[in-house]
Amino acid sequence: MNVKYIEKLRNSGLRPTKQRLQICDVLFETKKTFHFTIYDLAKKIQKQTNFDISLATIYNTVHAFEKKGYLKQIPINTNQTYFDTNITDHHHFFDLKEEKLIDLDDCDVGPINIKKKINGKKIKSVEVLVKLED
Amino acid sequence: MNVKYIEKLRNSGLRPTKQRLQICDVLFETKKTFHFTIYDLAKKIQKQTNFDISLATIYNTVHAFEKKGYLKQIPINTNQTYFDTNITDHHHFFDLKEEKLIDLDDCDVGPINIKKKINGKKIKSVEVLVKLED
DNA sequence: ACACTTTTTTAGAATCATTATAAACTAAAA
DNA sequence: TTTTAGTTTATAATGATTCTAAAAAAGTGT
Repeated sequence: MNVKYIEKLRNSGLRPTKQRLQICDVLFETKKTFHFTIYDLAKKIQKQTNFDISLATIYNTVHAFEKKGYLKQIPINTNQTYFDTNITDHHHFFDLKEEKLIDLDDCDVGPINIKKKINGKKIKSVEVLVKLED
Repeated sequence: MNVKYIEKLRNSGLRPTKQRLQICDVLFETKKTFHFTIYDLAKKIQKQTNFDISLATIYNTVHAFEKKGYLKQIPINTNQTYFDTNITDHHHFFDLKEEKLIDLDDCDVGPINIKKKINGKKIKSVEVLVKLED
């Protein structure tokens, strides 16, 4: 059952360790994608598995996964960094009162056409953050 | 010459102190708007005036100004918080290599139409971040 | 001016997310 | 198996930001 993650990790040049497989299980073994902070993830791991993984490892792994494109960082100003298991092109609402993120599919936002060009640079991503108030 | 800032501060319920007027001078007394971190601002203040202002005061003041709408926070994931003296509706490029922000006027980005609605919430702002790579 | 209240400034301490360190461990390769 | 390179871990270090409480300044009324 973990075979797909073993493959996935190997193909990325990451050794499939017990810890990384556990983290894969918590992150990717659900129908629904979700947003999380490192702290959220640590709690979730502890709850779902009865196996403690060091915080440093969680940080390392999340960053490794992000670098490989298995996770995305959400650009937002909060004290903690938010990540998203939804790696498709999409955007976010941020409910300021609840401090909660909500997905906005690409199609929920009209097509975005960036007219300005910067010499020698190309666009890597276009991210929209919509802040919500009551 | 500082009269306009004295007014401005008073109208916001902020006492026009020597420190706040200095900070106004550094932030707003230029034709061009700019992006800055608290650290940047502290250096700029020290350079332009020969008057040291405590870091705590700079933090307080910048946050007070942001709350009053004289500054905007830029949503981006970096270890330091970025602010903008340009408070018009606009967006940003973020050059990943140089770690530098570049303004994108509202008109440089096609009109954005958010189709999804959240019950009982209204949109406060729509911000676009365009990441650039080489 | 003077006394009094409220706000502000400040140095320094505290907090807290994140990153670095270096030793113990594990997986892969020879 | 032995060796090598990559990982995990507890703990320390870092660094941005916030808190604290005392001193200073600003505003108000007399």
